[in-house]
Amino acid sequence: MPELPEVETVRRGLAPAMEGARFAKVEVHRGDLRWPLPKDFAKRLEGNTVTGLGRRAKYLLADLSSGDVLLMHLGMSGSFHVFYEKGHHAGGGAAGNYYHERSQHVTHDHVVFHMSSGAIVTFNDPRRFGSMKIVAREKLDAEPLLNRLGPEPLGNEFDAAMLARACKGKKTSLKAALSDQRVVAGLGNIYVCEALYRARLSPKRQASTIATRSGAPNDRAERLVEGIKAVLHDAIKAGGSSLRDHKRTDGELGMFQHNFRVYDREGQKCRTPGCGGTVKRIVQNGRSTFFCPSCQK
DNA sequence: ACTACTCCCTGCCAGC
DNA sequence: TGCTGGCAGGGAGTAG
Repeated sequence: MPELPEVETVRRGLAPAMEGARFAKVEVHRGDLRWPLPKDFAKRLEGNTVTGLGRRAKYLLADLSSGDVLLMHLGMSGSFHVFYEKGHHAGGGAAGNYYHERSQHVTHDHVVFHMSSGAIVTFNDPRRFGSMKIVAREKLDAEPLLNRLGPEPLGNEFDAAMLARACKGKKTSLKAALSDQRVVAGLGNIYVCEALYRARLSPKRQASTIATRSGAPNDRAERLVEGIKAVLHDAIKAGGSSLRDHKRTDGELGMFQHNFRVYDREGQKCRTPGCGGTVKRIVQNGRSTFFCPSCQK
C-alpha cells in the first residue's frame, strides 16, 4: 500500500500521538520482519522521548532523546494504528479500549508502542516486508538504507534538470527509472503510472529521452516533474490511496484511489478529454503498468 | 556500472 | 464448497 503519499499520511497521523511523548512500554510480538529486530530493540526505545517524527522517501524517522533515530518502513502491507485512551471518546481505560478494538488487528500486530501520552500505537504487517531499525543519529549519513536514495520529489531541489541528469544515458524504460529509488525517492507502482499519464509520456519510452545528449532537460522532463509533483500533492491532500487496507492511523480510508486516471483501470476509457483511448495493462520488470497508448507517447 | 530477474511473505480473488 | 494459480502498493541481493 504505501508509497510516499501514504507514508506522509501515516506520519501526520502518528505525529500527535508520538511527538513529545515517551515510549512507556514497547512490545515485540514478532521480531522477524524484513530483518530481525535486535534483542535490545524494546530496551533502546523505552524511556526515550520522541522529539520529532519525520519522513524520508517511504521511511519514517522518529528522533529520540537518546540520540538514536528509529527508522520504520511499511513494506507492502504494513500499517500503523493509533488507539487513544477511552477518555478521548467515551470514558474508560486505555488498555481496555485497545484490547477491545484490537481484536480485529491482533493477528499481525507485530510491534506495539505504549506512549506516555496514553496513545497505543500498533504496527501491523501481514507480509512482514516492513522493517524497523535503530540508528545512531551521527551515523545517519552513513546509513545504507538512506544514503543511496535520490531526491525528495516534493523538495524544491527536485526539478527537470535534476531528473534529466539522473536519466541521462539510461537504457531502461521511464517506468523502471521512476521506480528506482536512486533516481527519485518515494514513488511506487501506482504513482509512477499516474505521473506518466499526467505527463503524457509512455511508460515504455527509454528513460534517456527526457534529456538531451548533454544531459539537459527537455520539455518531456519538465512535464514529468510537473506530473510527479502534482499527483503526489493531490494524493496527500486526499489522505493517500486505500486499496485493500486502511492506511490512515485512525482507521479511516484514504480517498485518492477514486482519482486514479490509469492505475487499475484496464479496459476503461481514457480520462483525457477527447482522447477516446482505452487504458491498457502491460507488465514491465515483473510489475503491472497501466497507461493510455493513445495519449501517452 | 548498468539491467533484469528472483526472492522474501501472507492474503485475496477469479476460475475451475 | 474447496482447491489452485496468479497477483498485490517494496526493495535487497544476485547474475549476467
